[in-house]
Amino acid sequence: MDKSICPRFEKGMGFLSQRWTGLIIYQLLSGPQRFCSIESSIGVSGRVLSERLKDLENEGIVKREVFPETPVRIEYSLTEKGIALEPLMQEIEKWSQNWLKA
Amino acid sequence: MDKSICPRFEKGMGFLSQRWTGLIIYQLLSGPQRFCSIESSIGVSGRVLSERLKDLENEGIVKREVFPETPVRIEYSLTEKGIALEPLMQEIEKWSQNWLKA
DNA sequence: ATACTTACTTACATAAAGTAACTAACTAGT
DNA sequence: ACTAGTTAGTTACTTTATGTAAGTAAGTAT
Repeated sequence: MDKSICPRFEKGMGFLSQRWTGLIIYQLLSGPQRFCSIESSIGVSGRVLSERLKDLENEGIVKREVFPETPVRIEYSLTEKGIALEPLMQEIEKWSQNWLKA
Repeated sequence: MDKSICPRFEKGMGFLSQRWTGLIIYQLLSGPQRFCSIESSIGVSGRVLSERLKDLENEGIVKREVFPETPVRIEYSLTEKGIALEPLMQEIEKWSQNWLKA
């Protein structure tokens, strides 16, 4: 093992290559959303979604806000660091449009 | 489950969110490479690398060439479809540089 | 007290990835 | 001929990640 890859790139890729993380971020780019809404829109299980949102929050990519309504509403949204991923998502979109069959 | 996400985007993200796939492609962007070279540069196990290269070949992203030298040399390189992922990789690089600590 | 909501968590089952030994095909050396 | 060395994998087995479905917590309404 003589790694020649930039460790920062490796870390960045590490996020994206975790299952569901990319789709969660993509989904949040269209605005703040609640747990059950993300869950149903991308088809991730609650167990993993909960895990991912915690990780993303710890990394400062996602923000969690509690609204003490009834029943309680909890919204997840992107921080500045998360929004900065938009150009990357657009590149994925472009490549997918150009090279993948529907 | 009422998915609202573009199925092509979902498929594209599906590749990238497979562990190692992104790093393999990134590594091949610097030129054709052989099995053991990819293995050691990114630290993936032979078992998974073999699996990924087969998938990528089936998807038309990677090309496999056999040179009957001694000992045999087998080179993996990107197809046009694979090279088209370069701008995407650059975006990951940019974001990682700007938002991740070394 | 019971039922209903959202946002989780827990226990258990299945799938994916890591590890290390092994094989195939070939050559080189003794 | 026999042993060893090379690359490119594969196989069997272990560990980790994810899926599934039931359960919990906090609140309101009936």
